[in-house]
Amino acid sequence: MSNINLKYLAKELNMSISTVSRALRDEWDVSEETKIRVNALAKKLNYTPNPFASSLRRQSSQTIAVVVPEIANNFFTLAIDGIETVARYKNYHVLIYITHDDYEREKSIINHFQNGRIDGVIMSVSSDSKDYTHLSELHEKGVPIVFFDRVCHEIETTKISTDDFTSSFKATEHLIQNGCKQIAFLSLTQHLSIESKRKAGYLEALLKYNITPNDNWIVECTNDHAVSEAKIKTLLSSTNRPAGVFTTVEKLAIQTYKICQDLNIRIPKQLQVLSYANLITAPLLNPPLTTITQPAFDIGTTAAETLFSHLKKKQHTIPNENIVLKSTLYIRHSTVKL
Amino acid sequence: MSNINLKYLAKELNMSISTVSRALRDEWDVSEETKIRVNALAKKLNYTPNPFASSLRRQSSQTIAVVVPEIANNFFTLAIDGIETVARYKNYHVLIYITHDDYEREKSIINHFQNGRIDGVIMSVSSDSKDYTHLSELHEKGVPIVFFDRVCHEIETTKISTDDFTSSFKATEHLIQNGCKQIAFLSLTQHLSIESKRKAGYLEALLKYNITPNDNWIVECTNDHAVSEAKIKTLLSSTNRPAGVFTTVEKLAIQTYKICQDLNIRIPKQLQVLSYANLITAPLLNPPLTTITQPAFDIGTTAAETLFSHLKKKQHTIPNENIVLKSTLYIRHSTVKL
DNA sequence: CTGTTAGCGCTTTCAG
DNA sequence: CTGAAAGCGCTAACAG
Repeated sequence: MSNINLKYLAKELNMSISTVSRALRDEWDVSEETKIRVNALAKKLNYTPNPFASSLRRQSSQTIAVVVPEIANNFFTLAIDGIETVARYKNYHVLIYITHDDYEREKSIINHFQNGRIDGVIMSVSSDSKDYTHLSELHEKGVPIVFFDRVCHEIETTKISTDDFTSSFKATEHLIQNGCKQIAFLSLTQHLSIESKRKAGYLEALLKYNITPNDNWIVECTNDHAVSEAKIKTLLSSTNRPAGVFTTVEKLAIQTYKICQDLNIRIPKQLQVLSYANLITAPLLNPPLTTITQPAFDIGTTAAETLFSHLKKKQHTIPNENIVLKSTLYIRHSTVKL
Repeated sequence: MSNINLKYLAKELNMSISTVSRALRDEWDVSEETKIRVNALAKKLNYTPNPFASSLRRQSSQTIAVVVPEIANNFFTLAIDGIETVARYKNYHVLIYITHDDYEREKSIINHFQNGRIDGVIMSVSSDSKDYTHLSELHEKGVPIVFFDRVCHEIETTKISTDDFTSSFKATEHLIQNGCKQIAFLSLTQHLSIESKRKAGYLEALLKYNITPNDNWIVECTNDHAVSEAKIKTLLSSTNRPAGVFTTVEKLAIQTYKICQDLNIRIPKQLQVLSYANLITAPLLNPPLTTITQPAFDIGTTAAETLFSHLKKKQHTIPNENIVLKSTLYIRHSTVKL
């Protein structure tokens, strides 16, 4: 902790503390000459303002919180990268919190945000959360929140998401058009809006091609790896096995590949795998995993830009709007804009 | 920002501010009865202390910074997960900064840490940095630093790393013992100690088996994707091509696979790929990528535990020691402890 | 253009 | 056991 502060600078320069403060912040009502003198000394002594004194006084922290369900996942990782990039540019600091898809943990994290530590929150909600009172309480206290991907529609604020319905529809259609009509659908939970939209897109595509959905092939998995494993194994070892699998999250796609390996199912000929994923190794898998890739970095920057622009205006009512970005379908080496 | 503070609580309870403050922090010199009354009201009004007032007064922030070169990388991601887990348990907050392997950016980030915003730093240095004065300056100011993986030996503090020499040696030996003797070595830069140790392990293994290293096969890549691409392409399209490739970082392994695909080199028969990686899809690649996997999560928790234990003691001289964790060699489905 | 003053909300002596 | 008072370092009226 540096012990040179405004008081010290002021004494050295024979000025008042407030003049020094104003000079450093380049305010208009201080002469060029003093500004130069002050800045010179500040630089020489490597003065840096105490952020807590400033935050305490100004009631603002120049810090935002990013809350994500998990981090060992390229989607969230890229989003964080985007957020951090914008934050750095805008001179904000980024606190990171991981809920591990645990509702209690999410609540406890959110409750820490009521005291001004952060100026705003960018978050993707836990798949375990059915109740959003912790979020609406925070929102009502005036803490700006921007949601991304796993958004919470109950709260009136800006949500950044992707074209879940359309991308699922078109991706499913792609499988069907390539002769794969018996498609299973693996999702994580019913509670998330992205999951229900993706399911709706899938069902719509089946409908369009007059394919009757098979209830046994619509499998709702959980965050419990073992439970999902059992369900997927049952699905894939059944005699009435699907020809393709559409998974709503990367994790389930990888799990599916592993199970195929274990069960010795020859994926190339017999099983098409399609998933939402930001997986750098997707085209290297055998067969290549067809992925619906969301523009994660852009989602991050968009969320951050939205939040910062409203922090700047000190206007705590972020508009209740949905910003929808487009995903891309990656089929081996070719790319299809959705 | 909540407007209930100690003053408000004190007025409601007809007590002095200091009594309320002491009661809330459960100090010994306040009666049980008042503690109960105070806590009851605090809970009822959902009082949360202002962190800045407290930080300003106590000269401590309950916040640490994590500085990593990149985040779209499972190793760093898992390490961050480990750090966040411990931090949460210890009631600390985690600020995240990404250098993107850019020395200037790293310097500018580090310079923000001099004013008490953070109580300590956990970092992995940028591969671009040759000069460490920004770090030693921070260290001399008394800000505790713990390094992990890409450590900085010039600074006397605790460093968490893995058995780079041994793991490289044994992994290379594994290839040789499986009949792959012509092994190229792709590294990112010479400046990082982990890189030179990995190279030393590789060379030592060649030496043990009397294999003369081929200078054309020891390729130093850069963070510039295109440059690396060109170098790897040259290596692999040469008539005198290696039978195996050992890459020191995940990124280069993936790049190698992609180039093989592009060049239509049949990896299975002709090229063995071995890399340091925390890649969940490694066994799904064709052929499976043999990986040296570092215990990233544990590295994170160890770094955090080390830092917090010293913050607790308010003892700013972290011992100058190296904590070395062991990596694991993943060969298809089997695992070899190194 | 510059200085004086009054806090931001909390912790911590020091007196009772 | 409790209260009064000082002050962490900074910002923002306000007065000159």
